[in-house]
Amino acid sequence: MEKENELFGVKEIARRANVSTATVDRVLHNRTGVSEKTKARINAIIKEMDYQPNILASRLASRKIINLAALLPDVSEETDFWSAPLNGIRRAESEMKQYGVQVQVFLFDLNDKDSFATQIGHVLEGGFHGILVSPSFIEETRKFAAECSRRKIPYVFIDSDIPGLHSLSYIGPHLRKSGYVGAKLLTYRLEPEKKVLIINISKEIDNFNYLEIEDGFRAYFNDNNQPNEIVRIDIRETDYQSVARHLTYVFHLNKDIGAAFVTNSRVHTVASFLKNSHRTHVSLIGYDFVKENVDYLEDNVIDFLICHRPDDQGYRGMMALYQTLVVNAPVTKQNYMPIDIVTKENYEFYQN
Amino acid sequence: MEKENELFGVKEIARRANVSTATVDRVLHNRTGVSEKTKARINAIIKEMDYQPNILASRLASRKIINLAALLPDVSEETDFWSAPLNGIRRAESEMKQYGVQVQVFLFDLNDKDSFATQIGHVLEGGFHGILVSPSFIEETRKFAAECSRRKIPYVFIDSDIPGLHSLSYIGPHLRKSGYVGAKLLTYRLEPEKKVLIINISKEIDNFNYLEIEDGFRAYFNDNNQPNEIVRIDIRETDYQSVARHLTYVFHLNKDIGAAFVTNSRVHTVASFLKNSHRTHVSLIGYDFVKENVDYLEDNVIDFLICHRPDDQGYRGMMALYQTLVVNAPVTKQNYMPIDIVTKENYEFYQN
DNA sequence: TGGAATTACGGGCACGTGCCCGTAAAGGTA
DNA sequence: TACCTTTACGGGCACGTGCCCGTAATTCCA
Repeated sequence: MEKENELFGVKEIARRANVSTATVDRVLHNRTGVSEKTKARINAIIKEMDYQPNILASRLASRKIINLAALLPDVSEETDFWSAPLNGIRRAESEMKQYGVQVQVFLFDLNDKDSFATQIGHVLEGGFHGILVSPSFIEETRKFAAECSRRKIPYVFIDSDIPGLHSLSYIGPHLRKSGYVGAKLLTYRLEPEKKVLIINISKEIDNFNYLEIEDGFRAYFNDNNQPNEIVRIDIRETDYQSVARHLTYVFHLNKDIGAAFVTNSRVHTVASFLKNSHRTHVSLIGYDFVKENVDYLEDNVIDFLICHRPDDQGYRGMMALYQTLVVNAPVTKQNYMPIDIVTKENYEFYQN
Repeated sequence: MEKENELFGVKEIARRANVSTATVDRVLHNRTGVSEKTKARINAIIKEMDYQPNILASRLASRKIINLAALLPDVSEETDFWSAPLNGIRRAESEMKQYGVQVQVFLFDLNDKDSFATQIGHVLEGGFHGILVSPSFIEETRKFAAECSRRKIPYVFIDSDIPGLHSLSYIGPHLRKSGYVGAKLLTYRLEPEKKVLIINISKEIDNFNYLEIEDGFRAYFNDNNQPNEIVRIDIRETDYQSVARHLTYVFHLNKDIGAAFVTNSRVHTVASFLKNSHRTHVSLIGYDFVKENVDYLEDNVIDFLICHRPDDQGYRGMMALYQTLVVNAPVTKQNYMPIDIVTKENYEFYQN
């Protein structure tokens, strides 16, 4: 029931090396003031003992607070999707608080590129030790990444990735595969002569997420020789009236649409349209476990939702920073989330 | 960057109450040796300050080791399903080690009730502070639970529940709903005149999991007025030859079976039979993300696998014990896992 | 009223690490 | 040689809590 009595840690290293614990400490944190000779000797002993510092004692003794920042889209009246990652971040925060880690959240408007740039400025001025970002705007994110690299601040991306940057980790979906899964579900019982409609509703044009998803979606049709014709539409306004207008037109031009695939969480707007226009025979698939979508799932208007555990993304993103800054443990650079399939029958147990 | 300078914790309480930290400590751990008067005074201050003990310091100062036990089925040649919960348990262990928590794993043979009883004996003799159990055998588990209650040892169940016992927590699937989801997927593109076959392959008869799952499966058919006839078969031998023999007979009797549902992870045996007898047009659904099953998923013989995150079950089960014994935080009694749907297209990102 | 038993409480070390401060030794300069 | 700077290292307190041990204060009993 009692711990073994071996001498542990720094003290034991000091004893074996015939130095004081202070000297060992200097070596461990590679500070100056140790001759090369003793340094080598101590390092050898550390290696031999496979010394693992006691994080409890370390964090207790250290009076430094580690400050982390998170930069996310604000919850808007259009979607509360981003409340899920925020929850995960808060969950991580409450676990890390014990270890003297503090988290500050910065929010920006997804429909306003400037607010993103402004907040990035605030984050960079804050002197944080690590940063989590949802990189919604590519160019601004590039600048941000460059600045972080210069200052040697680790940063992680969640939800969507911008390849070619030196983020500590990416935590989010494999978008292409996600679209691929969507196509599989959509065609699973689709009649061959029916058309398929891809719908992209978004104000921002330069978001390449949609392109990746659509690419994966089409790849499934190719790989499996699906005979169905694919129609696509971009809608640049997100309000119901605009969406309904565009959809009315598309459905007028294409009488035999059997299924629709929405590339983001605005699928509930399409569901609303289908229900109002009595077209519920059309299979409908879209993204994200948000309330409006779940309501239409319950109502049999949406067939499947695809989700990528946004809550977990926030949690893991913060934990990746924690692993690096506190535990000093390695972190996997690519962290693809599961592509979850949510239906009317299993949604009540889904954990965002 | 530095922590605030307020006086924290026990010291501050002691200062306010005009006593020593030792006395505060006695109150906090409700030990004897404090007069009712000062006890009340100190408790009032604790409440007023909303005092949260520093777990780092607490675990560091305490020389007690907390011992946890886990009792699981062994990985057999029939299935490596139980390696997943074991992984989760190991993951939890490595996190808790920092806090002076040790984990010991006990394994039993799923086909041998006696081995379960024997191991339960060992676990109870071990003097553990908390126990995680996969309650595969009902009667033995009841006795075990009674003994734990007597000794005031908290225990959690994973993977399947035995209602009416006072487990600290149940972490696993809602089996009935899980069968319900299976039915939905199976019928999603099933032609109305086809029959549906339920297959239960298991040596143990008194496992009520299968009953729950089948019940949920049939409930879906009722709720949705599915016209399909349901055929069922119990197979008490688990080797391929026996299963093939039984299935040959059933398929001989019922020429128009369009879909099959296997109530556990042995779906790969059925897949093997279907492939060998050139019946791959039959839709097939079963349970669990084990290698053999994934191979047949890849091969288009199995359409969907249903999974309940066994890895996470192990992790969360251990964490529930940790929360109770170390952090002294409350734990939710019912912890239903998501009912995950795994397909050929998304399995590569599935996290067990 | 005296002594023993019991109760109520304080002092202080320990856990393993971080880090400030002091100082002996080594090296440098005139 | 005398004095100053730099280097290399040790002593020791602190972090917040657990808990042993000692002792003053109180109660008990004859």
